[in-house]
Amino acid sequence: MSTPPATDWLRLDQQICFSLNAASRAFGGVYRVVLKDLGLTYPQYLVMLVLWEHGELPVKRLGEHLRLDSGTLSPLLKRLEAAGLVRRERSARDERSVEVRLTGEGTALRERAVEVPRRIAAATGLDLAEIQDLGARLDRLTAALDAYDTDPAPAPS
Amino acid sequence: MSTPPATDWLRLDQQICFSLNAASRAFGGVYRVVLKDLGLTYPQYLVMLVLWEHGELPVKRLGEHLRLDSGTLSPLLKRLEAAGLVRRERSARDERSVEVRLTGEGTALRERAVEVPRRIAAATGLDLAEIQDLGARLDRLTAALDAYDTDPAPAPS
DNA sequence: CGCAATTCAATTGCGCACAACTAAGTGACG
DNA sequence: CGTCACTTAGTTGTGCGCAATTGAATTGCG
Repeated sequence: MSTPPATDWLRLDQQICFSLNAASRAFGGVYRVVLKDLGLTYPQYLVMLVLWEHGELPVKRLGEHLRLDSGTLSPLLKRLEAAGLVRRERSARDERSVEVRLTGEGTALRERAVEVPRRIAAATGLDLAEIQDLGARLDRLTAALDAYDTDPAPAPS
Repeated sequence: MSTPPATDWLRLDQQICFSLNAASRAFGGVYRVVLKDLGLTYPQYLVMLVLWEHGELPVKRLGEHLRLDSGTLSPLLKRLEAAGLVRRERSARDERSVEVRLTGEGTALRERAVEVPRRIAAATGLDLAEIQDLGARLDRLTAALDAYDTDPAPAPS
């Protein structure tokens, strides 16, 4: 055999995706601690980031930025609305669309969120260049995986 | 000002953790496709990997390998048991512990799983060295994040 | 105009992740 | 021996992620 035994592959496999999965969940743990003061979960924080950056926008656009669909966003946005951070209202010009916009309280929360990134960066133990490099690699990986998602059977050997 | 405006930090922040989160979910999509034939979800597949490698072991040990607790594993293992892949039985020597072991069917499934890693590796578009390097970086990141989790204010310089 | 295809948000159902709690078993120590 | 601290699984409740479906609104096309 030119290839190593299957056992090695099964173990290697775990290293790739499992490492990613574990890192993602470890981040979740840190964010849970850091965001506790703000009363946000990590996905809610991501939504707020997009809104702080882009202002009001429909659910669809929000989902495009975050790679999430309405099945995830609808209940999440309801919780943000219940917390008084956003308002949701049907667009006048297109009644299918729902515009999400920050309340005064939601806008104000940004002031308390600005310190979050520094605390997270500190927790990673990485410097800026490493973070950016890792991010770039991961983005390329995501693009490759998404491409495969829609093209599940490339020609085998 | 020696530091850039807060806006930049908020955007950078999104790049680190969001890239990781997105990559993790993109992996989920690929695994969902690849594992469909086996009737496994990705977390269930991870459990099977551990069992294939280590044989029978208690829920506690399983959780240590996978970084998961009983709140996640108990229902997951029930589903694997309902699918006929594992059996769960109280340890005779320590009645607190529940031993998880593969059934014949669970053991047999390994034969059909050996091709999974190659298909996943193909989907990443990365070669072996890149995969290993990325995995190592992520493992270091996870270790740093876990350390921060239990020690939220490490002494700075 | 009238009808079909499409778009958009919401809902439903299922599974995972995690905190908090419960319950049962074990072991050490007085 | 009895009690008390600890360990181990399981359960409950909340929230995320995604597939599939529903229902309303819009667009395109004859």
